[in-house]
Amino acid sequence: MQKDHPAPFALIVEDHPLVSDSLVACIRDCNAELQVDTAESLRAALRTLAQRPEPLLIVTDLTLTDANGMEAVKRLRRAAPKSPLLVFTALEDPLLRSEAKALGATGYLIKSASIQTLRDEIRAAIGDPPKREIAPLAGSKELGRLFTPKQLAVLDELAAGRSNHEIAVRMDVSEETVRSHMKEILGRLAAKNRTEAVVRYLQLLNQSPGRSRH
Amino acid sequence: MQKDHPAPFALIVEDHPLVSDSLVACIRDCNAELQVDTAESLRAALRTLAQRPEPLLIVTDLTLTDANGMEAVKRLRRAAPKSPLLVFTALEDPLLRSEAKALGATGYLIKSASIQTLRDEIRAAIGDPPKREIAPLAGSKELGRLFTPKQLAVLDELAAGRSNHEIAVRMDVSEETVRSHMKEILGRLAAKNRTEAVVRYLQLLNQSPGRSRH
DNA sequence: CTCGTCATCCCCCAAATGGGTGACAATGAA
DNA sequence: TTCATTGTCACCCATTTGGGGGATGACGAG
Repeated sequence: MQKDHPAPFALIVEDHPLVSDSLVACIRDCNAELQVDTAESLRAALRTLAQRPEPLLIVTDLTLTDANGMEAVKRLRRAAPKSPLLVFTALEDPLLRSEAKALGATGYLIKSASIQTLRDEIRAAIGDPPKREIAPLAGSKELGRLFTPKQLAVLDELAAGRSNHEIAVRMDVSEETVRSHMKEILGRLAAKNRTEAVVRYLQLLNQSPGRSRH
Repeated sequence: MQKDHPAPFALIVEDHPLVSDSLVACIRDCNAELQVDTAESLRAALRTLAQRPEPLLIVTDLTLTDANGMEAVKRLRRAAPKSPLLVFTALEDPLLRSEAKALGATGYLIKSASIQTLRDEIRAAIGDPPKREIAPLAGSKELGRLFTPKQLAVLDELAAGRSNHEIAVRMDVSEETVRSHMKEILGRLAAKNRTEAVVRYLQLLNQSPGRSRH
């Protein structure tokens, strides 16, 4: 279904909004084009990964509401075996550090470290090099490349605020078909609901003129 | 740079730079003119207080490298008896809370609380609160007339693609309340679902720029 | 021909949403 | 003092949506 080349993104698993916010900022500092998703529980993180399989980076806390200690590391490692996985914790225990490493963590960051250090680690993890051609979203007139014609049609209907049923009637297909398209769209836009999807879509539209909604 | 006339300032005692950073941002959100000093240890904090006696606000962590638990509260309270003193910790223990209060803490903030909650507490502490919520954001007189401050807040969350539940957590109100606001919003925008609402809202935003989310 | 993509449709099930009605406190204007 | 507004919350109920599975045929590239 989806190409293995969706928008590059990073995933933060952290239940403290303040810390999470700062991490987002940190990652943005390292790579401005990177989308950053946040999950405030392991469960939410795994759900995100189910949709967007291979983040460029994962940063996880060790103490989450629904997972304590190394469990998060194990599960995240399993869900995204290839992504760099940074553990970010207040616990400075060297035992935990080696345990995390043994479980496949790429790095072990201490919360009390300086922001500069964090940035360095993050850069190291994502291999900072601008070598990355980060064009897929930015400056894309590539809506046509990101989506199939039918999906674009559905997106336009979506931007008109129509329900799946309405869209189905207008496009003269079954509601099930619309649902199918919608699932694909949500996946490709990395949106977890249609509201997010429509916002992203409108952003893309504004970046790449040429398409107009009737 | 202190003058003979003490510039109003806030002091953050927190050894995690990331958290500290976010707190600074939070306080700036509440009062942009406020200078914010940070100390990463109790020692550094006391040194600062020796020089600048009476901050408008002190926020301190409970677990510092050179002071664990209530010691920081005691010492800070002694060094700045008149300043509002907020304890900011990951430990959600009600016993600690009451102990802190007993020692003179003005408030006890949980790290996992929503950023909105933190801001509210900070506002309450520095008594700046009669502020018109989020209303006075440059531009958008149109939006300001169409919607109440809370509704605007919900709209911003909506534009981020968040669910009612997520919005509720972030705004620290019940989901029912968010639903209430949402119903009003749908009505005022003449939208029959949130997708339509967000599209309309974004259109309005583009007509009258000036609003941004933190 | 075979494989991948696209479009179409089907099922199930849990969660989110919308729409109604109503309540209560606080604020502020008339 | 009334009255309207705002913000908060509650309950009920039907519909919509999201997230898993599938299946089928058509089409085109290799």
